[in-house]
Amino acid sequence: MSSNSALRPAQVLELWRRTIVEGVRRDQPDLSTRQMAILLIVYTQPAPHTVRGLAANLAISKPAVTRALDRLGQLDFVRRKTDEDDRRSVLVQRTVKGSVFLSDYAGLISAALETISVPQIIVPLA
Amino acid sequence: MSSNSALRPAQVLELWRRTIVEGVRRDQPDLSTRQMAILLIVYTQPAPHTVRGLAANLAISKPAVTRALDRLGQLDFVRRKTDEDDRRSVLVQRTVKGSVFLSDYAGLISAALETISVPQIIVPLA
DNA sequence: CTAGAATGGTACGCTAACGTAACGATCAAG
DNA sequence: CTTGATCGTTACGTTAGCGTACCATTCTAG
Repeated sequence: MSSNSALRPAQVLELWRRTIVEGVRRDQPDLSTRQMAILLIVYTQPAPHTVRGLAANLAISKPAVTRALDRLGQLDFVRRKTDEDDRRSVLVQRTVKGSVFLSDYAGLISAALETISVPQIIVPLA
Repeated sequence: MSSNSALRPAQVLELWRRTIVEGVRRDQPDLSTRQMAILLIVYTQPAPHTVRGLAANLAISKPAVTRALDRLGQLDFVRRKTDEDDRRSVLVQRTVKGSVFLSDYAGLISAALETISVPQIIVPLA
């Protein structure tokens, strides 16, 4: 019962453009793609999140995750907490500031979505 | 007549997560946010596109645009062409390879969109 | 012609992120 | 205990992007 597929490729790219361009314009803390990916995983996927888990999930190296967490932690978008049940592991936790940032970001996307006209009935070939 | 606003914030972020994570996993040529912004502008907005125009549009410095175009050109995603009517200006042009890349990217987004269930009638408060 | 503005690129110093390799801390098996 | 595996981090050398300042080329006014 979804009408999502009614979005043509051109419209999908338009959605992406509006969102990304607006983010650049606002001079948001410019997270790399990997940092953004990690942030989104932590906030939209069920806990717990570990360094190795994130690395495996994204098919990148552990040090890359460590560095991304350094950056995200420095922005106070996530926080590290050692797992008391296995003190080798680090649990990545959410923060208020991270939630606010992603909320705003979702608003950006939604705003872009709403300005795109969607054909509700016809799903064009191209 | 759009039902786009029926996407709740959580779903919008989920869309973003799926797309970005998939991109990272596939080890796509990892364009920075700015590079992606420029690429999308060039391909979804009407020509002509100049360095100063892009810089103004994104509120970033001209050298940043120059470097982004270096990178995009090196990937053969765009091409530079001096404007014969004003040889100071550089026109940024599209390429087949860039079109293919963005087509694939649109496919990524569309695929993510289709896996997200959309409430067609009720727009929840939260 | 010439002076000044406009355009895009280069130079420079700096910061950030990358992958590989190594490391200390911690856990699990015996 | 002790040995080996696991987890996250650090070290290192490299690459890439940033903004400011400056430059060569080109156009436009007068």
